Amino acid sequence: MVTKHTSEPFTFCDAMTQGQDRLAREVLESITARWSLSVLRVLAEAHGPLRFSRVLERVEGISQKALTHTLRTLERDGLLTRTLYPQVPPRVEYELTTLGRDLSVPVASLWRWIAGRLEEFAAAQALQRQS
Amino acid sequence: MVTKHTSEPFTFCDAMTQGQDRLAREVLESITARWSLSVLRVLAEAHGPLRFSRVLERVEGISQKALTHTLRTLERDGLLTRTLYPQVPPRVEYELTTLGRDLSVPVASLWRWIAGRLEEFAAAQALQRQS
DNA sequence: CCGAATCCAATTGGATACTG
DNA sequence: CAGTATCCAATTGGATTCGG
Repeated sequence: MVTKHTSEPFTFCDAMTQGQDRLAREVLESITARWSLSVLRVLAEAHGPLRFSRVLERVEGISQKALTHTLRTLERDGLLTRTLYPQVPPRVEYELTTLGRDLSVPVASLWRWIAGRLEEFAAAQALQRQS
Repeated sequence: MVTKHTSEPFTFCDAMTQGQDRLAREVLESITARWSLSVLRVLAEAHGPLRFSRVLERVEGISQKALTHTLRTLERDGLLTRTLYPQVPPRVEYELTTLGRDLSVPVASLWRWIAGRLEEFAAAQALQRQS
C-alpha cells in the first residue's frame, strides 16, 4: 500500500482498503483515548517494566477500572506487553514494546504543533465567548 | 514557551503551565473526537464554504445532533468559521480557517505513521486473540 | 433550512466488594 | 497484588419534535 500525495489534504485515507482504514482508526482511537497518553508516558519514563500498582500510582486521577481497560487496549494494539508472574501474591508487569516507544515521535510532533499554536487557540476561544 | 528536547520521550508536556496543558489537551481531544477528522476532511475537499446540510450529507453516518456538536467544538477551537445569513429560510455556512487547513499536515503525519505499521498492528492483534 | 429541545436507549466510569 | 464482578450515577448518542 502506497499513500498517494496530491495537493489535496486528507487524501491519505484513499489508498486504504476498508479493513485497513478500520484498523488505522482503531489504533488512532486507542492512542488518543482518555488515559492512553498518560499511561504511555509513565511507562516510557520508567525505562523498564512496571507493576500495575506503580502505574496506578503514577497516573494521576485514573481509576483502577480505567487503568485495566487502557492497558488491555494498548496491549491489544501491540504498544505494550503484559507479563504475569504466577506467584502468590501475583505480580504483573507492563512494558512498552518497540512500537510503543517509537510512537512517541509522531505523537510528539502533533503535540508540538498544537503547543506552538496555543495562543491562536486561546484567542479563538476568547473570541468565541464574546458572541 | 519553549519545549525542551531531551533524550526522554514525552517530555514535551513539561515546559507548559497547567493552563496551557489543559488547553492543548482540549484541542487534541476536539481534533481526535469521533467525527472531527471526517468533518475536517469534507470541508477541506470543498475548497470553500459549505452549508450545514451539505456537510451532513457528505459525512457518512453522522446524526444531525452529532454534527452540530462537532461543528461547534471545531469552531470554538478556531479550526473553522460559522457564518449565518439571516434569511428565510436561514443559511449557515462553514469553512475551514487557515489553522484548520494547516492542521492536515501534522494529522497526516500521524496517520501515515500508523498506516505504515498496519501490519505490525494487525499481527499484534492476531497474536492477542490466540491467548 | 438550521438547529434547539426533548425523550429514551446504550455506553461509560467510579466505588465497592470479592477472589486466586 | 491484580484484577473481576456488581451496582449505580452520569454521560453520550440517536430519533423525533418543534421553532425562528
